[in-house]
Amino acid sequence: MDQACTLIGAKVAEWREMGLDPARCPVRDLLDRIGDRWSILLLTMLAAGPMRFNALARAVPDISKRMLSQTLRTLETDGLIDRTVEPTVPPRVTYSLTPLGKSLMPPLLGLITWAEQNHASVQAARQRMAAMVAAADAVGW
Amino acid sequence: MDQACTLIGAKVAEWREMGLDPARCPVRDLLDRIGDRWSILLLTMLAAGPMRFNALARAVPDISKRMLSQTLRTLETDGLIDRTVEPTVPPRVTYSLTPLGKSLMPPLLGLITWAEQNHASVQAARQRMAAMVAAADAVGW
DNA sequence: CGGTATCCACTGGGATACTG
DNA sequence: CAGTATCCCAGTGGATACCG
Repeated sequence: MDQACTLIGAKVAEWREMGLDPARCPVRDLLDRIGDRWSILLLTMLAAGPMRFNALARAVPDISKRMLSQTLRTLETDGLIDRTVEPTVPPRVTYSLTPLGKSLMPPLLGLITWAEQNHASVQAARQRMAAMVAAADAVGW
Repeated sequence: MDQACTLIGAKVAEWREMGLDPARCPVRDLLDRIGDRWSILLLTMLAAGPMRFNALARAVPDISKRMLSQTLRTLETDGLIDRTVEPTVPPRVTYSLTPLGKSLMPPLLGLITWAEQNHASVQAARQRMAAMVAAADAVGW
């Protein structure tokens, strides 16, 4: 954990020494692509295997068709998923992870695991804060 | 890699079996908090050690004071960073990772490493796509 | 089934100016 | 130094309707 901090610190220092344009930082690039509300979620849904359009829509009930379609297209142009059309009637379109997409799964699993394990801690922190603010308000601050 | 896919698939299946409200999925919760443009970036800046307000502002030249202040406050209420004020004149405010914040660094390091290693692949995929679209346009599609 | 098209509301976030 | 306050705009994304 402390080691990870040191390593990240080293990377940051390295970027700065290289005079790296902030806009071209790999981390920011990644975030711009998959840091939205749906990308990571759809990628995790596809981890277990290929899925069709409406299956994805059912798996993520609160995504609109519009965003589903749009997000899938972005993931496709980024080379993270494949889109396969079987020209039957009605059409059958299947989405699946590319090797590049699959290579993202191990780091993603780390993040998911952290999220599960620390969900409670974060919520506790928020409630402590909310309580403090409420107390401050009550005293007339 | 395939193992990570299987594990993620299992987690997803588990969530669905538990009838988990999508809005309370830990992954979505995490993304809602640190999936914005600045949070992860600021956390990585703090990985190497505590930093003061204006030091952070210089380290991330294209963040406005408004967003810097706002993002730091959110990270604080989520229990990921600490804010320490020394009541001198002028004031000296230092931000640092909490233990919870530090615990996020290992999974984050995994993601950063992936981003660095696969930056080129993603850009190549995008350009292939752009080329295809251009070719299709040229033919009058 | 697998999408587009259109419209619209909300909000993330920049610019600027001010404060203790 | 370390912020807050105010204003404002562009883009994200939801709702709805339609299409091949």
